[in-house]
Amino acid sequence: MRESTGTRERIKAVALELFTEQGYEKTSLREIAERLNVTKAALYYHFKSKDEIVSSFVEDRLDRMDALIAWADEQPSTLATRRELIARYADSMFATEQPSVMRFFEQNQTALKSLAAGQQMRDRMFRLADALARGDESPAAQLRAALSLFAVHSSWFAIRAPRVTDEERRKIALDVADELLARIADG
Amino acid sequence: MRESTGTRERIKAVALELFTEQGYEKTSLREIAERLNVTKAALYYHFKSKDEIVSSFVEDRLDRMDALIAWADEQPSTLATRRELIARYADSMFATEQPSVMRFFEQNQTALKSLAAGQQMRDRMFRLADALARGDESPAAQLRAALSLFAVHSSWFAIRAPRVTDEERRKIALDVADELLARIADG
DNA sequence: GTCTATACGTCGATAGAC
DNA sequence: GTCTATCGACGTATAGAC
Repeated sequence: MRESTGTRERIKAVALELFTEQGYEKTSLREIAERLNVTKAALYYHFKSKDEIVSSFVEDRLDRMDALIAWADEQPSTLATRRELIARYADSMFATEQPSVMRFFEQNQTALKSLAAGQQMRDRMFRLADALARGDESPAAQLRAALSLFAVHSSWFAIRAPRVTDEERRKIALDVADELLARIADG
Repeated sequence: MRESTGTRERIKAVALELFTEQGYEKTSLREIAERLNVTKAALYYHFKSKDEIVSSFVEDRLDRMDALIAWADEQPSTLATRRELIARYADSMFATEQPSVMRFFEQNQTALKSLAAGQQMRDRMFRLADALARGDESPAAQLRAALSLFAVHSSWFAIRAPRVTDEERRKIALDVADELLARIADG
C-alpha cells in the first residue's frame, strides 16, 4: 500500500504550504499538481477529495488536542493546572512541524467552517478554553481563557520586533497568558 | 447617477451578509444576483468587480480607523490614553451596523490578504496596536496591545454564557483589555 | 502508482440590445 | 438600469490505458 517515493507526503507538504499562503479556496489542485510535476489525477489516487488532504494533516493535531483535554479533565481546577495546560498547549504548537499546521488554521478559519476537519478543530478549541476556565463560569473567565490561547497563537505575528527567537516568543506568550489565567477563580 | 430603487445599497447588504456567512471566495456573484432577483450583469453596472463590492463597505471603517489613529498620535503615551483609545475603538465596533462589517473581517482574513481593502485594514490594525503600545517597545508590550484589541473582537464569540447583552460584552472586553494595557510601560 | 483525456459545471467578466 | 448571450478559464472529479 505504501509507495516508495513518498508522493503522498510530498502532496501533504505542498498543499499545506499553498493552503496557508494563499488560502484553501484559492489553491487549486492543478496548482498543487504542477508544483509536484504530477497530474491532478495523481492527487486523486492518493486522496479522495480536496478536503481529505486537509483532514490528513489535521488528524495528528486533533489527537494532540484530545490528549490535552483528557489530561486537563483529570486535574484539579487550580491556577497551577491552568498554567500547566497552557504551557503544554504552547509546547504542542511550537513543536516539530506543528507551527505550519497552526498557521494553516489561522489563515483558513472561514474555509474550515464548511469542512469536517475544521469543525472538529473548532470544537476542540472551545473545549480547551472551557478546561482553562473550569471552576469559574463567569463570562470574563471565558474571555480570559480564550485570550490566553490566542496569546500563544498571536505571538507569531503580533510580535513584530526584530530578532525575537521562537523560544523568546514562547516565553512572552506564556507570561502574558499566565497573567490572564491568574484572574480566573479557582474551582 | 443615483438610481431610485437603491439597488446599489441592496447589493452591498446582501453581499456583506453572504460574504460573512459563507466566505468571500465561496460566494458567487450569481448567488448575490439571484437573491436580489437581478442578473449578474446588473451587478456589474453598479460595481466594476467583485472586490470593489468589498471596498465599498470597507471605506467607512477605514475612515474611522484613521481618525482613531490620528487622535491617538496627538495624545501623550500614558495608560489613560491607551484606555481611552481602546474604549473608542470598542465604541466604533459596537456602533450601528459596524458589527456586521467587523464579523466580515474576522471571517475573511485569508481572502482579504489578496484584496486591496484587506491589506489596508491589516495595516490600520497594526498601526492601532502600535499606538496602544507606544512608549514601550518591548515584544511583550506588542503582544499585550494586540491582545487588548482582540479582547474587543473576541468578546463576540468567546463569551458563550447565555443571556449576555451587548453592553455587558463591551464592558467585560474593556475590563480585560484594561488589565492588559496596564502592564504596558508609560512612554 | 501514475498517466492522458475528458466530462461537466461554475466562475468572473464583457458586449450589445432594449 | 437591467437584460440576454456568451466568452475563456478554471474548478473537481472520473474512466481507463500503461
